[in-house]
Amino acid sequence: MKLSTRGRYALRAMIDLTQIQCNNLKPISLRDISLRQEISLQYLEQLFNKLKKANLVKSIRGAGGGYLLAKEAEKINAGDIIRAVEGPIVLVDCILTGRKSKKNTTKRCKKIEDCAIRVLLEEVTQGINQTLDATSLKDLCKISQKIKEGQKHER
Amino acid sequence: MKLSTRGRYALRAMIDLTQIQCNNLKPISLRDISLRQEISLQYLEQLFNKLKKANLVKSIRGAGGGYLLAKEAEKINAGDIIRAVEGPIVLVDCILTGRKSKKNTTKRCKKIEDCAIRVLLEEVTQGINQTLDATSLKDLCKISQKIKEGQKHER
DNA sequence: AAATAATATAATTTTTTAGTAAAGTTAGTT
DNA sequence: AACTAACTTTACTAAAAAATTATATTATTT
Repeated sequence: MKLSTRGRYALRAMIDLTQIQCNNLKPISLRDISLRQEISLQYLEQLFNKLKKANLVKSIRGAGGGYLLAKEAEKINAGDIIRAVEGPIVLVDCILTGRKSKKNTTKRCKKIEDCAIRVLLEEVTQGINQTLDATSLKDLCKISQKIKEGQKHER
Repeated sequence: MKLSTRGRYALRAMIDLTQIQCNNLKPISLRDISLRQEISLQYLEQLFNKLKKANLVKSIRGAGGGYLLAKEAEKINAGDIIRAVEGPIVLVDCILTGRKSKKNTTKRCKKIEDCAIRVLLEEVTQGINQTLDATSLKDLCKISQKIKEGQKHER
């Protein structure tokens, strides 16, 4: 039960993008993010492809081009980012595949106990999504900022 | 971010064990659980090995032997079972590897943004564990029972 | 026109997970 | 004594998921 690096990388890249962008409004190229974050360019491309489809970033092609946030950092939350690159956050697949429709007898868990387990996992899943949705990209940037400042004082 | 089958199988097997055991106090063999739950005997042995080490079940050897719950079903919770077979439930490893000790500068995340992410993931991780710890094996059996009864009425 | 950077697709490698199998030992029951 | 079932260990395979790399195309700027 780990968050894969895909999700973590996407979060990192988005925080990077937000922090660099906030001052100047020009697009940030993936090459720059790649260098700063030490994530391979091609991998970033895959991730931003998905982030774009999810409407979290917009792109500008050609020289001087790059990516911009598609909306304000307050309106993008951690859940959005993770779900964009990893798909729905669900602890067990049968949570997705219905059961909601009462007619769906075919897809019912073979083992009855499984259904009891699903009730529990649904609850956990909901909690995870709630927490992730309660934290905006802006929040993350603020935390990151604080940590940076804390480190300066340490010296 | 899925719960692996290991955890699900362990939950299923424990629910099975509890439900069969509640009446008669004689031990249940893994062979029986294996047949009912369609989980291979060897796989179950691996799981019960860990469940025993975690003090959730006790074993009786020899003919007529098998496994029993090591304590009442009220005192065993879902978190215990999952952690027993999967290890600590943590969304990202750095949550485990300290940082708590201030001297631990070597293991600090290379990317500052990561730490902001960790703050978030720590919160999510805590929530997951809390929910899982709030549900006892007994609760799961009750739910399972209800589902079974509901299915009878459907016919 | 040259350079830049997104877009698209495919291939590959690595790691993890899941599950099976074997082979034997030990303890207790019938 | 024969049988049963837990215990131990080791190995192996198969499949899936995760991560990385490669190649080529297209749009835009300078």
